Amino acid sequence: MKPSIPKGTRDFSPDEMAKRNFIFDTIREVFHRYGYQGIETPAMENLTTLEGKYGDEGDKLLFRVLNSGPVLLTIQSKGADQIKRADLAEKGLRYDLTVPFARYVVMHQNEITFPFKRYQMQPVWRADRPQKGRYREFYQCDADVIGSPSLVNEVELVLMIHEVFNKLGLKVVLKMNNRKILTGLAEVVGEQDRIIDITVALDKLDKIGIEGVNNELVEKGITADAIDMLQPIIKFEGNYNEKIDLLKNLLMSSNTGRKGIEEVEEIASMLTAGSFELDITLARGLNYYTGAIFEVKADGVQIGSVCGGGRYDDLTGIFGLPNVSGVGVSFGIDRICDVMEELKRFETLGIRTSSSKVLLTHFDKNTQKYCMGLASSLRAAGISTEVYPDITKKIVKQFEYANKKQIPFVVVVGEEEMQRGQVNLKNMSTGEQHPFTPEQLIEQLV
RNA sequence: GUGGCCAUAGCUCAGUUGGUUAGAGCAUCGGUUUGUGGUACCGAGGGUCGUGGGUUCGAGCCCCAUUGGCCACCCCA
Repeated sequence: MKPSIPKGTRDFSPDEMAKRNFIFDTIREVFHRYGYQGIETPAMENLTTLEGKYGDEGDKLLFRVLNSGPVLLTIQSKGADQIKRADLAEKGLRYDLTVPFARYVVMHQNEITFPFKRYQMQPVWRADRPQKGRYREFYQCDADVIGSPSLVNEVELVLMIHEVFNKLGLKVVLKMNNRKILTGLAEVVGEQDRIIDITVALDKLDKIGIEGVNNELVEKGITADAIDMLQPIIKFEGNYNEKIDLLKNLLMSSNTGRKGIEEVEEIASMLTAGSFELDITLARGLNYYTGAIFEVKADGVQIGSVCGGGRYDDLTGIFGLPNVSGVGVSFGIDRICDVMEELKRFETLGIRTSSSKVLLTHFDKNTQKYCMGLASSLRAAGISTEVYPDITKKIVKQFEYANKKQIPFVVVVGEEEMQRGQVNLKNMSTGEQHPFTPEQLIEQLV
């Protein structure tokens, strides 16, 4: 049979791993420096944990894990009309890291010191149709703080986002909005029940333009009056202050809306100019956001967002721990990797596959044994060392191996060198070769 | 879930209006005499042209179906 892997999944070669690990390391370092602690949760969660958290669309995209055991027999014996969903599957692969985190917080509430700042970098799975920048298995790197309503957290997350992308050498646009502003808008135009339809339509402004948005609003059954009232927002062009003024004016009658504007202003007051762009058309689909929402897009590459997040006031409520506010971000490292690849950032940053520093070559059992001893002392000195594992008279093979793996140094150990107590060290890039005692060799390679 | 494009060697692709043994580059392996790689030269292996059916004297090329991949919508990281 010919080998294959499931749709939307990927293998990562050593070369790709070097690049991905560079991104993971960069993000993890920033998370640590802001006081976030790492946790992990299982790949599978109970479906009761996952279902209903991501909207109807999200539920469809959940990977369900078929119950083990003779599932089909159980079902056959029950008869078609008696079958429940739980008979087929009661577990699912995690869809994101936020909901499992909420579950974790509730289960471990007695061990946790609040506010709890945690990060998590693990794969998630979605039964989506793959395309550019979209995979069925991909990694998210989340940082969330739960149990603190302070907007300082939002501010720090914004700072972290900028630090990460600076270190990765990527230019990005960080867009921010506030769910309360969107709620206010819906209230003001008298369509508070249709907030999701309205925001989803607004969100597409970039893609389909003003007419497209208006058409979609009509299709969704939003009243003409409401659509008229939304026009100043949709058509708005101006700077940050003008945008705030417009919103204050429009949302005067909405408590929630006014609160949203206040939050944006408070966050802005703690940040420097240019830290974010206030974008009222930014909606973000996940329906658990309640306050600030943000999304990061890479400059110059069309691939959707590379990072997103926001505040959710009651995510743990459904698991029995109400009134705990949280806020977090999620970095999509697969897309970040795609963007960096497309912009050739890895070359600029000089990311290369890590390889051994030195290969020890030999001619027979005896010299190979000597190499094993030599390797021990080199490794003890912290030098990554390989001994060619097979015995061959053809030293060419061993050199080719070093060359292909880009090992920068080769040591040649023959009977003669062994006797003399000196081995030849060859620099593979210059071609130079000199004899050294084992002690000198360590000095040369450290 | 809806729509578009594609499918030839391990990889990237050629393959002329359907016509005889389907090609190239790269990669792989071997060689250019005995303990020195990456650049040169010579040579070898490797493809039932995704799969199944049809049209035809004849199909890699045309038609239908099927599977897989890519892309867009939807949604999102």
